[in-house]
Amino acid sequence: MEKENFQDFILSKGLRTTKKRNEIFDEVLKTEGHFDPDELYMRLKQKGSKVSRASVYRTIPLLVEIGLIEEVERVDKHAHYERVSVESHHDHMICMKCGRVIEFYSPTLEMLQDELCLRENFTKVRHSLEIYGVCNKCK
Amino acid sequence: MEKENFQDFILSKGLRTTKKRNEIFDEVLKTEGHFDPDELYMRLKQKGSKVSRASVYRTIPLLVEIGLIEEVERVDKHAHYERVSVESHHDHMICMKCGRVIEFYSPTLEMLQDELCLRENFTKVRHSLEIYGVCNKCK
DNA sequence: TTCATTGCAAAAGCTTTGCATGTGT
DNA sequence: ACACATGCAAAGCTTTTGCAATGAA
Repeated sequence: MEKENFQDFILSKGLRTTKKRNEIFDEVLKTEGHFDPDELYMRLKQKGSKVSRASVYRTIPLLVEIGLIEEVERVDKHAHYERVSVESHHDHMICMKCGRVIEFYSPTLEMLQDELCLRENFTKVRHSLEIYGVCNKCK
Repeated sequence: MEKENFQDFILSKGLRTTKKRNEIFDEVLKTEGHFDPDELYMRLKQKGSKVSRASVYRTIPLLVEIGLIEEVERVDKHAHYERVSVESHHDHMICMKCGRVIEFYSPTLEMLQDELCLRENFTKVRHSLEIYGVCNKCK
């Protein structure tokens, strides 16, 4: 995902490329792992950006629409997002004791899902698998 | 899950078996598929129960703790729960057009996950797999 | 100039909580 | 009687929105 793609997308929707939107886009692009809207807002604030929480909330749906990020399971009460990357799709093991998130990827798992969807005549777009349990460190 | 189990659990925690708690427990036991706290509250209201929303919200964590229900993916903004049943564990395909939820179960998928957890030395407790896409009717 | 965008603060929606009252044990 | 449970309304949190001001095209 390049910045150009984002700007083309914005323009093609009849929207406008603005400084604030770009700041948010750039920050998300730099983000590793999960984040929630408020974390994103705080990180921008800390870096001197003057965006408002409202703009962050208003920009997130655009980033989801263009496929840069997706909503992942909500660990506590609020939405969590994560950058989407075709090459690095993965699922999660979440430790119920320490909250650690282990990312993993299994081609077999992916293929199996495709098979199951075929059987139901369901066109798969994306999926989210979260395994809850206790990690090795907490045992 | 029997009512006795629930009452034993309540007593073993030093809590009290009350009419309201039983009403909520019974209603959840009768519920098929997903529900959210407010739906549960409304259903109880409709049946003439005088429980308050607060009691519903306060009882749900107990039902989760005893393993009667579990939180499943939030389709929109609020928490959704579903009855847990060892014999009928299943995952979900969610249609992004009509919202229909198709439940499915694959032993292969379960085994594969156990294998992956073993590899990470992760003790699996439960998991939740949601596949998003378009169902046969909406194509 | 025109219309999208922004920030602010208020509103909205779900969930939790303080407190006085009610109720199991 | 003593705690726990309950209902109510208020508070808490995250997210959305109305409106006037700002800014991109």
